[in-house]
Amino acid sequence: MSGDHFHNDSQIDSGSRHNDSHKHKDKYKDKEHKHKDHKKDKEREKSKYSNSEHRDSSDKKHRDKDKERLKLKDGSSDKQKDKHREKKKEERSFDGKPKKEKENGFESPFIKSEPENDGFYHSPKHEKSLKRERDDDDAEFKPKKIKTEESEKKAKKRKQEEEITNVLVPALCTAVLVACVGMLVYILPSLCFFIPFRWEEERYTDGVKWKFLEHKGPVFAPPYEPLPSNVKFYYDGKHMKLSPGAEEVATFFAKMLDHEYTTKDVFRKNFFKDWRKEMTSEEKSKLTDLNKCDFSEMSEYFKAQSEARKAMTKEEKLKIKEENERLLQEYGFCIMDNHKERIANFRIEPPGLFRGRGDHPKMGMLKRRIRPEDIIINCSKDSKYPKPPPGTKWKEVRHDNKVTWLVSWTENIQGSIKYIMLNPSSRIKGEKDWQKYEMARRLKKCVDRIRAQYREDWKSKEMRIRQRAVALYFIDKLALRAGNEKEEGETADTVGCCSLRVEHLTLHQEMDGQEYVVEFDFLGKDSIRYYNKVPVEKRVFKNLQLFMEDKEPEDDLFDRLNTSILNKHLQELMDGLTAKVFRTYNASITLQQQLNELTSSEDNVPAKILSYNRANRAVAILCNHQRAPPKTFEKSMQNLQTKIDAKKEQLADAKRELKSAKADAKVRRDEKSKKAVESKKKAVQRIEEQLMKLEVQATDREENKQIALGTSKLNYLDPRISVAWCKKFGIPIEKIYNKTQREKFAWAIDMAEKDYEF
DNA sequence: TGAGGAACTTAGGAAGAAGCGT
DNA sequence: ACGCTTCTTCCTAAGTTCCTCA
Repeated sequence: MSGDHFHNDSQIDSGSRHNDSHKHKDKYKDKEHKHKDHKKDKEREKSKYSNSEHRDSSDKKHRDKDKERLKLKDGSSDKQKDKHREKKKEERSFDGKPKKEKENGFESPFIKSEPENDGFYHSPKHEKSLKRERDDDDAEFKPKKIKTEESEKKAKKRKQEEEITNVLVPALCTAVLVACVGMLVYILPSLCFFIPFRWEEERYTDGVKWKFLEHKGPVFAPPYEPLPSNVKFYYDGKHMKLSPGAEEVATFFAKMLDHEYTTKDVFRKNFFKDWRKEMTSEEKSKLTDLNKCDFSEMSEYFKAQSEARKAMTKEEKLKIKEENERLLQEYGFCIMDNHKERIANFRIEPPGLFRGRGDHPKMGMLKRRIRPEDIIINCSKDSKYPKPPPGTKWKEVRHDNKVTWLVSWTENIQGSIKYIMLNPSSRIKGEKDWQKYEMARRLKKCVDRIRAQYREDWKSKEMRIRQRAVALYFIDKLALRAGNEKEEGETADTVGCCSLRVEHLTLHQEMDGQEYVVEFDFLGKDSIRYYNKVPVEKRVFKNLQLFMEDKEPEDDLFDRLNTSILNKHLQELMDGLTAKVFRTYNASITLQQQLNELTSSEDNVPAKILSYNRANRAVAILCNHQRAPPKTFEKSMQNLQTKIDAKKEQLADAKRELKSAKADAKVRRDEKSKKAVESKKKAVQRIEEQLMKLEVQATDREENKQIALGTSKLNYLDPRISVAWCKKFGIPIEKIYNKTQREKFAWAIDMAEKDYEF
């Protein structure tokens, strides 16, 4: 790992899901304090400062703090503004580029070849000829021509212009003719770059995402099928026939009966509340206690059904498969700008019980069935609109080409909007992905300056600037997420950098022989625990002491900071920079460094892949991508060990045989026995290789027990690094990326050569 | 300036499919 | 061919960021 990114292994060892530690739950419960009460915070700060002047200053620690406070007092906002102005100037001169880059104005590898015989362009197929100079830093934002009717017109026009130039220049300057023509031929291609319009630029300015969009709309969840009459529900031991509405919701609960969820108070309470809403008034008056409800027959019925599904004959299974395939073919694709593209999620989410992650206050609530009347369709005006199911209507059909979604609806749990969008292999997603990594590479070019800046800001007179600088340091060093504020009681209590609270940090002046150690313990996204002990610089440590002073555990650590302030600041440091770019940058740069460090060209393929996985793992640890250890982990580890032992024995046998063959050959000295020695030798070699492969596998698996590699691979690692690595070391790309991943990263596979550098 | 909404990316777990050893 | 394991795909929740409006 790069020295920059200290990450204690104990984080993984001791990391556990929220559910496992009640510590958090108890701590966060019954919270009366409001973190967002800024008035109060400001007042507290005021009084803090005035108090400090009366304090006994004999203690050195206090003296230091008081000094810092006095310094902070002087900060004036006007000065600060001037500083910003200066910074802006600096930014311009730093990379010598104008501030605003063209939106989407980068060279696209998503250029499709001639239509295939079904009349569509198939993504992702790229013309080989496009490979040139793409990895060039300077080339990264050049637009690229794409064949369409429009662009063909423009190409014609351009050609005419070129012809004029080509004809006129020699006619006028016969004297320098030879030289000029030579030059012109050389210069013309680059002149073309300045011709003002290009296909993409014209299409994609002002946030336009497409010109044509046609699709078939969503696939709705299958309607509810009432239970057969022999499957009964009991209340208080007595059989009770439920109305269809109530029965459907009951089956949602019954299907989850084996899950831990259904034992949780919050889940049961929310479920019962929502269930009652679906009951008839008669049912409502009868069913008053969930504990008296007996869903076991329903549960058994569903279990039996799933068993039956597993036991289906081949033909039946094939029939289902074919039906799914038909649905995919009909609804799974759309046409966007002449290309047939795969849709990511064309099925509407079926009704059910909401399963939040961690301690979610809304777990168990009823996720209602989505009807056509809830659906907004987005497509182009001149397309064939999708038809709603017979007898129904869409909520709306709109034609907004500044967004990428095809279908949307509002979900009833959080009131948020859900979308149907394209697959990661699509042009629109791929280009965005590429842009993301280009942004991270731009950060690479100025990260030193930004680091110097935030280190300088640790000394600032203004509290808000110090907080901003320390937070940015965490985001950079520890790859923390930005940490938006969340509405209390609406979601699980999780935090990111800006929303850290005092209770999430413990400061240790000295710990395990290291100075200034900060112990982090909080729940991040998806209620995954982040636990890490990090030695920090003295100045950061002192600042943290200052931030935490006179605060309650449940107070915000950075009370003068939020993600919007932080991102505004980042925007000033580099155009387009946001907190999340640091995660992408640090992940990708770590992969590259690790690959360079770990791979040796003498290794065989499995050893090289182990190195790759280890590099990938370093990133996953940095980003805290955890997983629950697979249920069968111990067992499968044992199985592997058994295999290894067997292989070792086999090797010993083979060696013994080889030895005796050699002895035999020494005595006999004939061709036949020589051959026998050779074949035994080969056998030993083969078994040794097999053994090594197994051992590597075991190491890999053990190290991977609680770490999820997929998330970083899919979202944080510039695929061009991996592609280049494969090319450099002769590893087939299939060993690193499976089919889906290769589709998603087609742009990178197409463009990256072995010398690509992030 | 801050709240709320919209759009889009990132995330881990469950279900389903494929592969492998017996 | 069968049963178990592992890999892949699907699912949808939970983040970030940007925009709009008061």
